[in-house]
Amino acid sequence: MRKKRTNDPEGMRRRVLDVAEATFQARGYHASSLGDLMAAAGVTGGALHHHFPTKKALALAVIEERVAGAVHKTWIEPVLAASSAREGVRGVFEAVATELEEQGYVRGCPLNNLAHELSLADDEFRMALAKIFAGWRQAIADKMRADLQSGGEGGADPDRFAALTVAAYSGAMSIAKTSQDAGVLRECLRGLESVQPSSSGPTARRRRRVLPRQPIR
Amino acid sequence: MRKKRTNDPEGMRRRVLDVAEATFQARGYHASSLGDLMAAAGVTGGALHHHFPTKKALALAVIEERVAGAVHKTWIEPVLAASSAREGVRGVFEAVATELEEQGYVRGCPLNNLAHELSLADDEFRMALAKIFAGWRQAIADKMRADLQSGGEGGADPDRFAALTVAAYSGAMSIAKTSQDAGVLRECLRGLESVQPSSSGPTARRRRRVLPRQPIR
DNA sequence: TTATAAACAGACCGGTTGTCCTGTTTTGTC
DNA sequence: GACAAAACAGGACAACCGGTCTGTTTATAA
Repeated sequence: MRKKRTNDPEGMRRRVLDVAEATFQARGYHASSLGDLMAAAGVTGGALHHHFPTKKALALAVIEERVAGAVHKTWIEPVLAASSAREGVRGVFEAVATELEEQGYVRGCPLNNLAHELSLADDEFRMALAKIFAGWRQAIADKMRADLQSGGEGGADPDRFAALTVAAYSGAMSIAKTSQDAGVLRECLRGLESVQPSSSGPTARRRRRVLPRQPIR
Repeated sequence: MRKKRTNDPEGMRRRVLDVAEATFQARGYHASSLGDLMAAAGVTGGALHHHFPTKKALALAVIEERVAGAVHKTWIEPVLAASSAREGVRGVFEAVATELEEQGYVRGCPLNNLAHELSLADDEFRMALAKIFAGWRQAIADKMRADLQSGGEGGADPDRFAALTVAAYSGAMSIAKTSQDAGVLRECLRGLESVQPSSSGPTARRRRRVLPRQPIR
């Protein structure tokens, strides 16, 4: 009886990242041992070490390849595809809330989970995570600026609204994870929706619409 | 040469909690070893084990006695003492932002830090943390209801505003911790301040107060 | 085929962790 | 003072963790 082995470096790497992403999300970085990962992924120590020399390298790959991708897929893409930034934000909040309610438990935001545990532990981790936060915020703010220019649908200051949105979502996910109840997401969304077009302050006056409204695709 | 020993159980317990609170905050639960704590607190294993049989018991004490107290001191008390809920929220945001900027680094919100790491790990942890979140939200909402009754200063729906406030603060602290920049706190505050008195939506009309205010618990 | 490097297997090791255990000292009570 | 219980000291230990190391198999190119 012979046992065949097929070298599949990309598949192996992917499987390890799959398991690591899920385990880090569910148990956190420090509480996940490489032994657990190896067992769950069906991978030997040699293979794991070949693709990821250290545990830190593995986590860094999870952050840069998986967490960033998750934020892009569940937030940036839907917001950019929506008719407006506000509408996009609304859609994501409700989609996530619905999904969480259907699956019956809340594991929290992958970005937030790792950010809390690793930001202070290692500066390389921190910077990789901060980069994702920054891209997330900027995508919303940019979309909002595009709204202002093309459609004219008024709104609050873009950077301000983007920061509040990301913070409210992150915080709401923290609360939801702790209380194991996604309802707070909907409450925060309602609050977000009643953010009025910045009235006071030295912020620039509402910009006049110059171009005709563009057809939405 | 004799070495005298004075039994001071309360002082010993307090010192351990002091160190544990600080260490959990700075490095997290799993990354803090009892050996580190013992060294930092100048406490022997026997003494530590006498007051806190397990690491979990120690963390639970930190949560219930210290984290809850911190939330009460930095949030609930100032908000209750303020002229209105909105004014109280504004004051806390700015006070924390200023404090963080002065100290030059951001360690994050103690409640949030532990909530992320421990909520999914253990149900007892989760419930203790959820209780603090709930009390925090309710204090703001109650204060807001009191504002409505006494002063009449309009505002958004109390529960909604409270949820958004807590979420925005928690999330802003996450971002601030990750980017090591407290500026986002101020941006989120500006956003929060432009939450208008819930205008649209099929939400129930402002509820008329029928009963005198109930004592909280 | 042969040479060469990548891909993988699996044992091994030093260090750490949380907990337990046995003893000693202090404190309070009669 | 006698005595029991609490408070504290400090070592011991088994389990585990992350990383390393050596060896084998597979793919690739000449």
